[in-house]
Amino acid sequence: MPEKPYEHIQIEEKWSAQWAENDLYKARCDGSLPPYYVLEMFPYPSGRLHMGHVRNYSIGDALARFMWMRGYDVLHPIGWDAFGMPAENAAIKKNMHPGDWTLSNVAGMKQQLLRLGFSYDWSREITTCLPDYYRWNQWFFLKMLERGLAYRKDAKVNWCPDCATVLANEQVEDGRCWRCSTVVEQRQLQQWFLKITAYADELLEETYQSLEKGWPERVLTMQRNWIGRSEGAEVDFTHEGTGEKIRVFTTRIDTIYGATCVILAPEHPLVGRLVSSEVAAQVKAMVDELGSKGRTGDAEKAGLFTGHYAINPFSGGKAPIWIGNFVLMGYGTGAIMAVPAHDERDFEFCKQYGIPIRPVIRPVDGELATAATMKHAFTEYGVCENTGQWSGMKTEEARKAMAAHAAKEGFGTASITFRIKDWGISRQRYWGTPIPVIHCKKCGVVPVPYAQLPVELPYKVEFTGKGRSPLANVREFVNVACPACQGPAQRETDTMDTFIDSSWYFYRFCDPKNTEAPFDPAKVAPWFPIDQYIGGVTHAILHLIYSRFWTKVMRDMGLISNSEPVRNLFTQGMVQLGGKAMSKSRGNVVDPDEMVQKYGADTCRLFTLFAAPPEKDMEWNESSVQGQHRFLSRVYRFVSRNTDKARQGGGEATAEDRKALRKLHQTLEKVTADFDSRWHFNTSIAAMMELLNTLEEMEAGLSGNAVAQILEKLCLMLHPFAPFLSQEIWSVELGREGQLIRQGWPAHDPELAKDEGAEIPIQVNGKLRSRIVVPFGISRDQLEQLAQADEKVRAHLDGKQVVKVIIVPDKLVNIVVKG
RNA sequence: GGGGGAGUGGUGGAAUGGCAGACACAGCAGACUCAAAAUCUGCCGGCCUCACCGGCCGUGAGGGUUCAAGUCCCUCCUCCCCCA
Repeated sequence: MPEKPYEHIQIEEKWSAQWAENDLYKARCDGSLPPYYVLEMFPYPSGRLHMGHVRNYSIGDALARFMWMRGYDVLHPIGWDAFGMPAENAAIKKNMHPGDWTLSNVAGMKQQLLRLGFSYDWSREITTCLPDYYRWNQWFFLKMLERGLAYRKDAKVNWCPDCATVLANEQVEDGRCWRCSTVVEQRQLQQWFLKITAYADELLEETYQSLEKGWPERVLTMQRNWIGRSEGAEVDFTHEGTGEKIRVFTTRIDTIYGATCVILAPEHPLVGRLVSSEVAAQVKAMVDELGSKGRTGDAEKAGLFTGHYAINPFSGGKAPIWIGNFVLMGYGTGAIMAVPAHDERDFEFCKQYGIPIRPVIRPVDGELATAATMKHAFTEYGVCENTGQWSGMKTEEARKAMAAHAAKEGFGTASITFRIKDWGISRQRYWGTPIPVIHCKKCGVVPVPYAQLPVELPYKVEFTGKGRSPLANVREFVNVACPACQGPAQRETDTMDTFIDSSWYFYRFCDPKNTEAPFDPAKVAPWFPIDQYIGGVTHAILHLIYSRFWTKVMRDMGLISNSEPVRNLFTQGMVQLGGKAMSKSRGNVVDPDEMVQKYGADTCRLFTLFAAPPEKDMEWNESSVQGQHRFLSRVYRFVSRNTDKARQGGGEATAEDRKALRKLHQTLEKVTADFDSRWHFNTSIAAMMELLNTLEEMEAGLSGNAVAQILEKLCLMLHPFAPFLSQEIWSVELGREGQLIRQGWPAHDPELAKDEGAEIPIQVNGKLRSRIVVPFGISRDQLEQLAQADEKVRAHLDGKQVVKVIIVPDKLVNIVVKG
């Protein structure tokens, strides 16, 4: 039969239509097969898929298909992380309702995913902006409120005075409003928080336990740093005038004799009482600048002297009280003692403002530095000096002893502090889950009764881009009877952070239609923890800590029994063009649709897997994409040329058979090993290319039997990477029944895979001089003799004395000579 | 400043102490073609020699361990990410 041209559009459109219609990728959930949950981070429906999605989902899809073929019941769901700010921006800019905008994006992107042939169980699709999903956010919120895990307190928001609106952090650019460039202020608002700090210890501990094996080390490191546990002490300094206590947190109580001032965070409660009104304005400016700049990084250190002094409880000395922009209210006690001699930041600050430096720790084998000559802080451990009764004590001991002393005397305590703060979830926006509480003048904050959930977002809302929250202007929404006293009351108009939606969505996938509960625990249990979660490293901290927290809360509520949501995490690299991440603003995006049309989905998927190992960033390169198309086209033409021969079968076994089958089984071994280890699919695909090169070379001499075997196994192992083409070959060319994901993954035959003999490189003094082919397993002596007898080797041994011969059987010979 | 990762041909990459550059892209030469595309064949790290055989150098720089180092150890440089 003559070969056929590879018509990717016709092939792919045919199969994607079939796959969309039936239940092929539905998880069975009947316990007949071992369960395997593979999940890619669900997308935000921004409008169109981008190449990052294609890469992420190609990795997940390859794994899912492989696991099906391995005989697992695979749960491979998808949904939409559908709340978020871009929808509101679109509403303001294009005068489109955020809901309509979002749902039309969802519809479009779903078509793209179907066209790409990803193996999702669409019966479990969830969309977080729909009430049947977000009502359970509200339900969880109320449960957390009952458990004391949700609470209200004052917190800062970014406020643009010109637009008269609250800005999200990403709407603040260089401390200015993204739309009108007005300098952003900080305002205090009552906001809701979730007590993630209650789980700080466990969140940290598990990074050393159950997550150690299955998560990338760098993600664990980032999380540990983010949680930021530090052991230290709290100590009370005393305000000189009033005798009021000022509690400071320090990790180095052993340096307290070197404290030359006390520095308060600008938001510290004492500040208002200590400073005059004119200094207060400067403090406010500091807070505003901090709020906007502090997030982007290096704000210059700035300080203000309050004119007040505090007494050091250890030394009895007097220390000036300052206000400093680098002291954080949210960390420790919001006040520090500055020890310039032994802390780099304090050193810088004190130098800047002429505050004295007093060294009190000397190196173990050195002298105490003098203030005048110090160029840097001495931050290492050492020995205490000029520190009263602790003089001469080692730092490590002094820390414990002094903390104990402070506790005994009642002016301090040993203390553990975390960097992680409680999760502020209030957003002054429309497009999010309404927080289900009602504010009543008489009864205070009243939770919405469970029976009244969901609190639905009203559809008719005006988007002016002004004011505290668009919901605040919707009277029908805001005005409501108090559930407790039936009197007039107002609904909360803030909505929840969208990270809430993604904190538990993977549980909902197990029971997506449940109207009685977020999910049935019995349906969730078999699938958790998730066997494999795949996504970008950009979510290494927020999403992946919040969802770990949520899991622990649900466990403590008795809904689940696992303590962690994800057993194995894989973080794939970015897709770049011109060395930069693709982004609209850079104008370097490549549209997947265009590529699918031009080269086909299989080609695109194959390219994203071939261009680099999946954990590394990869560069988009269209001519290399063409190379993948060329490969698939060669596969198809090879198959179609040989289909008849394969169907006939028979024929005498030939020398070419032997070689081709050997390569076939070596390739099977390689591809399987890649799945079982590092997922370096780039080398799996390279191996299949090598196989095709060999097959084309041997083509004329292959028997019908060999061809039949080869085509079948090649088709099976190609399937996780190029599902359309392989299915086409299976069904049409080979005329076989059924879908490939229902076929078993082909095992390699070690006997057939074995090389004829070992090719042994022979080195002289570590330099390659010759190669010989020998039978496997020959003795060391024989090998040495053969090596020494080799003509090319002899030329290099001539006139020299053999000192030593290194023999690695079946591997290598190295002859060491002298002279 | 601290923590993490990386640095290999023109390019993406391969090689987990044992033959550096698999596989592919680009390039060059040829076949087919009126021509082009597609396809196929050959060459493709540098230098020396060059008809052939061959030799020397080469994985950011320098040192070390080893019979053997891209790979392990030390020092340094550059880039990226995270945290300050």
